[in-house]
Amino acid sequence: MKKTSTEISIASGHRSACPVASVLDIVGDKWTLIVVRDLFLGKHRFGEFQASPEAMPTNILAGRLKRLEAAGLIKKEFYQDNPPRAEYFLTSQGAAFGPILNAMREWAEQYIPGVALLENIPSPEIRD
Amino acid sequence: MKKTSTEISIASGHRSACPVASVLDIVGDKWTLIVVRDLFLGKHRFGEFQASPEAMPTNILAGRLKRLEAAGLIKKEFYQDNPPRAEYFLTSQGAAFGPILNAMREWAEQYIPGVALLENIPSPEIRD
DNA sequence: CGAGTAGCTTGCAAAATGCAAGTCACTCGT
DNA sequence: ACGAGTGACTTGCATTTTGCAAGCTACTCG
Repeated sequence: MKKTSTEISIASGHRSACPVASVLDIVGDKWTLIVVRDLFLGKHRFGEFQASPEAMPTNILAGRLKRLEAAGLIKKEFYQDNPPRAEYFLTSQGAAFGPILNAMREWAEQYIPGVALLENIPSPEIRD
Repeated sequence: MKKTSTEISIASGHRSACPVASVLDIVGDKWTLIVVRDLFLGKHRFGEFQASPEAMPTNILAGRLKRLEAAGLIKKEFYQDNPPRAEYFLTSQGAAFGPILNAMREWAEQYIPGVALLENIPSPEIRD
């Protein structure tokens, strides 16, 4: 079984074998990490994400929730069938983004004047 | 001097007062952090960034270098006048992204199979 | 003296984003 | 019981960003 050089180490859907590039392939856009942040802040429902100060467009929010679920970072749980209503939770894989968000928070507090210094983020509810 | 509520704490060009959102306003896309990573890896010239395995389009690379310079994360230094040729260096503000990149690397190594585990990134050359 | 190179810029197609409106099955007030 | 309101989306379309390819300029090298 021979593999071409690019097949050896690049996970499917990723641009290169670099870990930084691979993370960006998942969350490298303006909105995805906003959703992850909201989950850390204890938000679980579509309307709660939508109500965040960044005012994310609803179609993009819907798309990001699907991508995050497909990537295994969050889990969707229906709490009612008709009409279908769901809540979203971080998986342990998603919760492991905590250090990344924290590093961003620390950078921003040091270099961007006027950011609201959120205190230490509460540990999120996890569903695997 | 009264200010409206949104003027009080949101730095110019940022969507909200949230530190995470503010960082994403600067580096929230597929490519910007790839350039920052390359700077950490000791690359300094246009052609070196372009030669990275992710194969960034040249127009996007040129745009990102301008944005990073405008944001104060990198500094452009001409090493020859005609034709103009420049090298790019991290500022201390840019170098402070190190912990963010490291947190991403650690996440990727744990959850994405097959990423190349770059060892500890060498401390970059800084120009302020 | 022609080919090659570094570092961009430009043009245009394709994809992602953003805004507004629409839908669907409820619930709540009167 | 009847219409208004709500939550969670989906759809349509304009605008913006991305991606690819080609071009350009002032060198350098054989």
